Amino acid sequence: MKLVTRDTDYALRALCYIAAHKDTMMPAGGLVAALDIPRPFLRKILQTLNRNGLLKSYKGQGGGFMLAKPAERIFLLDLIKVFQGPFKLNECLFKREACPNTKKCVLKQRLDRIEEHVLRELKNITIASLLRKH
Amino acid sequence: MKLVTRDTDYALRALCYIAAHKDTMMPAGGLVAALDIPRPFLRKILQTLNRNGLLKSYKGQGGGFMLAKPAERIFLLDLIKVFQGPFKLNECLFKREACPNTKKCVLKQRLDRIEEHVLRELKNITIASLLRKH
DNA sequence: GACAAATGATACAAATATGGTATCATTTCT
DNA sequence: AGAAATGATACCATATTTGTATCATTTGTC
Repeated sequence: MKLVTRDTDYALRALCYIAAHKDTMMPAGGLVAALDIPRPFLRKILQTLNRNGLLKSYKGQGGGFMLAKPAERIFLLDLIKVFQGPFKLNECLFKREACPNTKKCVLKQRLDRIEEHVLRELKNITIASLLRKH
Repeated sequence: MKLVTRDTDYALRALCYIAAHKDTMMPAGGLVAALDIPRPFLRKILQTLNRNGLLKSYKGQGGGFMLAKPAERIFLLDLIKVFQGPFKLNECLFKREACPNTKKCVLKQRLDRIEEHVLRELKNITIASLLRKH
């Protein structure tokens, strides 16, 4: 029952670190050293972020990664979608046939409300907002 | 990213059905017929519910299950705890070492807030409340 | 042009969680 | 005694998560 899986978490850290070193080309090696994430796994994650338009990659010597858009416009929800699929808290109930006692409808309504709330909250979490210290 | 796994869902249905047939001894066979849940799996679930004080079981011929307490006092959150462990949306982040940029603290605060809200909502969902038709 | 340093693509693998089966023992009613 | 129920428990299949490994490609530097 994790809201955030490991790859999403790693991706989040990587993006935060890259954002904190804005204007610097960041190779995978730098992130491995700083964040202590297994290198091949991190590389795969960075490639995924690139493919999904969250990072821009530069090949060759002196290459690496930079944010593809401002840190204010990268949301935790984006990462969850990329690594964990569309956000559906109550997925398994949708697919199943109707229950006796109209349980399904009532329960679905309630879980939907919870889901909406979580989505609203997640939409407020950006890379930029995680960097602000206080 | 499921809030409710299959066994929790099955347990919920079983409890609803038993609650709807209050004062009737309900054997596993009756639930299998009514709810279309694989028998051995359901049996295991019922045993777990018994061990955790949500059902009372009666052995022998004419035996079966009945609610161990009023449907108003059985919460979805109880089932989630029994089948999915303690409710912790942001579990994986807790365990990990501090991140650079105080990311962890900020993120943890926010996920905690979301978690609290979800918990509050889940505490309002009882077996009884799912039975009410409207 | 050769070489080194970077990413791209992709296949494979280990560990864990989920969903489910199977079996035998025990209790209880008739 | 026998049938109908649950208790306990070991096992198994599948999917998901969390990685690893390998080779190809691009690009800057000497």
